[in-house]
Amino acid sequence: MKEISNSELVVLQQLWQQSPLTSSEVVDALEQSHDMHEKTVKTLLNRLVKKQAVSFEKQGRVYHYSPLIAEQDYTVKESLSFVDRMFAGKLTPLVAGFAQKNKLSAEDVAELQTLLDDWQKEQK
Amino acid sequence: MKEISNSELVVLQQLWQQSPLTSSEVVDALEQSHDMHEKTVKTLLNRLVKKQAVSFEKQGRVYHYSPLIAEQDYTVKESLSFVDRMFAGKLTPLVAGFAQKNKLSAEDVAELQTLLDDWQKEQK
DNA sequence: ATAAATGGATTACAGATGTAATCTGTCTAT
DNA sequence: ATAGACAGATTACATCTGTAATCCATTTAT
Repeated sequence: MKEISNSELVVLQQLWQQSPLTSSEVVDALEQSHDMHEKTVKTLLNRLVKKQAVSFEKQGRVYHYSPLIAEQDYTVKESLSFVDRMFAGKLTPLVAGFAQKNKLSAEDVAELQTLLDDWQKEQK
Repeated sequence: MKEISNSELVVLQQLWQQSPLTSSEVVDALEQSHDMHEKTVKTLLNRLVKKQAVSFEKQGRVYHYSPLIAEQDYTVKESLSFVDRMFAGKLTPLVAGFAQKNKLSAEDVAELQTLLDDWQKEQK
């Protein structure tokens, strides 16, 4: 599947949040949240359809759009490729960067610790 | 500073690894490691200079290139913006994705735990 | 029933990107 | 000294991206 651009991702994320949506529903949401122009949103919906990232159902002359790719699948795949490119696949330096830049809350850290502890238990 | 594209990043990373380098040294390295054409590498060096990501020193008719931006600065900034776009700023789901996809080694996990433990001590 | 609004399709257009080729001025080997 | 090699500068070119505008066929409001 083709790459999804940043602005296309915004549209796709709206559909992950809720779907199916008509184009005007998507437009309304993104005019609000992202200050995007109607025409722009429609172009992006079209491109996402061409890229087979989104499908639609016709109902009369209105289309109802839904994502064709799962959020998890997409975000995880992008994460792996990002960390590959940026840190040669190593996750630690990314997390270290967050820590140094004070981007971690106590809660984040607690969550991560739980996650890692669980991981270790499973490896047993 | 302008965005650095993926293929430009490959060149920049070579200079992070070692610098200053002449263009032909960069070319040699990237022909090897990334199968990139000489002309392509030179174009990318030029673009990086225009973007003020790389500088050079003339020595005779040969230039010696060096990075102008620090690897840490760049990778951390990109990480923050990636996590913002992808996970609304939350780091945990990214790490969870790695865990689920079996991309963590016991060593990675140990490193991360140490990192997080240290973080907590500092917060005290 | 006409004009305006709406939905989707098509077209626009400048800048970024990947990937080179060509040009131009030295330097070097013969 | 001349031709070829090499360095950097400039140009090329298709595709992708962000951001819309225009076109065309309905539908709806007056």
